[in-house]
Amino acid sequence: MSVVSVKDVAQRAGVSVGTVSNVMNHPEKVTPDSIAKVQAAIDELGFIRNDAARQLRDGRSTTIGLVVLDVRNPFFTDVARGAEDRAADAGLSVILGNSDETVTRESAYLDLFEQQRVHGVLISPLGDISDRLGRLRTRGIPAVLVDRSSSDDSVSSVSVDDVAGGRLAVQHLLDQGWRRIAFVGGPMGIRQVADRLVGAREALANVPDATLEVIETEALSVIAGRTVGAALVARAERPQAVFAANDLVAMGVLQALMMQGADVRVPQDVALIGYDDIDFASAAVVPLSSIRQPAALIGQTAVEILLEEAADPSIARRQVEFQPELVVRASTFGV
Amino acid sequence: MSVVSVKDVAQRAGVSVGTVSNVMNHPEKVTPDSIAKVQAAIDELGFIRNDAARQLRDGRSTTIGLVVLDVRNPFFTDVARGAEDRAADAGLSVILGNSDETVTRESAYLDLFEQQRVHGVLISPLGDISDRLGRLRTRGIPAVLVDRSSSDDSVSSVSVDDVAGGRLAVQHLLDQGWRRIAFVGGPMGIRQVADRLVGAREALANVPDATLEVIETEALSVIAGRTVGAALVARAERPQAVFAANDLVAMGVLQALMMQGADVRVPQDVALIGYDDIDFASAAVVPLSSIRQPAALIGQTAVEILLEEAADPSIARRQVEFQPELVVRASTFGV
DNA sequence: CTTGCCGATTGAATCGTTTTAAGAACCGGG
DNA sequence: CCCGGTTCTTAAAACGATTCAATCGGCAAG
Repeated sequence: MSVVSVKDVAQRAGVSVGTVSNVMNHPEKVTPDSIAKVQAAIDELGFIRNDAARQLRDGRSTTIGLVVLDVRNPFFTDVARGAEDRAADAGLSVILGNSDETVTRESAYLDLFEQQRVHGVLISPLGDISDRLGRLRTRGIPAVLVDRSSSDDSVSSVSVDDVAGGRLAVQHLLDQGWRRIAFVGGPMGIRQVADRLVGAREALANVPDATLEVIETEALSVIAGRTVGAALVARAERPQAVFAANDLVAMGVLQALMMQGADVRVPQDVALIGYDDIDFASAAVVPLSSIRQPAALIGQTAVEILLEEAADPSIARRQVEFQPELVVRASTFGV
Repeated sequence: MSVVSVKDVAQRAGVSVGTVSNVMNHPEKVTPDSIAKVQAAIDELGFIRNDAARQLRDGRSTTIGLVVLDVRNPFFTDVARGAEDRAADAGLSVILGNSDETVTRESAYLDLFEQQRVHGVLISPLGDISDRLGRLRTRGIPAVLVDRSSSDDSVSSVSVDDVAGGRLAVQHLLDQGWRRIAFVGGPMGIRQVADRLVGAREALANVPDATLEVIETEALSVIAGRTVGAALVARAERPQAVFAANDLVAMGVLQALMMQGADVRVPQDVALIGYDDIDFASAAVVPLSSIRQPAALIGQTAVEILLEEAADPSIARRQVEFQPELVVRASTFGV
């Protein structure tokens, strides 16, 4: 098990370690002749610098930590790709953590990132973690909230207006003539879920004879949706339209409704709209109406802000909010 | 920007840095009294140890690097979750890299992982990288191939028999009575694609009047599939059945075939089978037949082997191969 | 009261890189 | 031929956690 260090390279090239370091980090300070010798030595020995030592020296790593609620949700992988792309431009890499909607895991990842002295943290938070993020900041690690607006001005955020999204979705259902509406999603502790519900209620407020039933789920997953869908199938009186808190839940509901033996027609018997507009929504059994969010753009923008704050910690925090967009497909096409 | 180091903790607790370190790493060597004092100091100061320094000292990090072909493919995120779970049991975390089916990106991630002196590398390789992995090994970094069997015995692998999978898929299509079959997928440089095609050809060999058309794509994505699907719609003579190299491609093909105006019926006009059996396959417009692979199990097993080799580099390499499984749904239900 | 032993604690050395202050080499001008 | 002023290069000092050899203190046996 051989380990090649700058020292070995320096010896081979017949220069000092300082020069080797300069070749790699400040080539303008070094003779072309030295560059050539050092480069040759590096290639011959297959030297690859030890990042731990480098990080130790300058205090922070070249990595950005990203904590998402659910890696299985294509929305978040799209956010991650946006972030990666922008980070790569700046020579940084992204390490992806999956909190799985669990406070424990979320906290564990934040610890890990702090141990690693990451360049910054992007997080789609579960609860209120402004204290935690404040501490990170005092340690020189900036943080940006992703897919969530911040409650105070101490931290930047990149989000989408979830209340508006919820309003859009339910307004659309009402426009199509449905009155008995159900909201499916949860847990309510997740801000995005709560906000979408608020939006839904707002849309309802203008229509006296409309009702909203709230069916809370344990998670925002296909499985959770399927459970609710099965329960709906079994019921005598079903809602006319369902607004699911995200597309995974919506697809679960859809699967259960259309299952052999159930034969509930969508949208004739029950209309259905989701949220996120993931790629698979348009390919569903019945192509799914949804609320589109600019996922990759969110990731890019978050990294952008993070880099600014990392470069100048005194810069003002920013709250960026994108607007969601209604996408109508067969699952809510007029009766 | 305050930084708290072991030195600060030691001072606060009234002990030496060595004792602080022992409290964290070898508590059995330390008096309960000291543990209490040190623990108190750690909590008061909010000390979090610097991973870079720790890594520098003992030569390797507590991270496993995982390079996948495509993070947008749910199959790979499932593999990643399996790997994460098993790694977490061992106190390690997984950093996920996305090669995007690009040699450049693949190589960049391997460089990054080597710089970081990761505990080990799991990789779903693009081309032949046994040299690269051999070098990693001489540096003390074991590697395990994921979703790919190794060509030689120098590196362990966890894979699924793709030839068998291809055979299963096409055999099923033949059993249902279809004869003019098309294979859609690519690039052929990806081993999994090539192997599945080999399997397809093997199944064909027994049936004299059956034909196989190969339609190569640029990537294994929904978009690529959609392009092929659109081309098929435009054609006068269409294959009776399509075997797509993975579910993303299959779903793209499906979307295009069923698009408004196209109105090609599946499976009546064209049958369709995919590969991977991702969650969304069962929720597709027409529920998709597919070849199932034990994704999470692959990830777990790979980490398992990696840990063994990290603990004892002289241990024999292992080649684990799982068998794929046919899942029949509506998209290939007999005419 | 001394000696020997054992476990707990200490402080210095170490990992590999970057940076900085100091020194060496070289230039042209006086 | 020397001198001031550039460039380049060098050696040494960080960074922070871990480990190891050395030391300390306490206790029992002689």
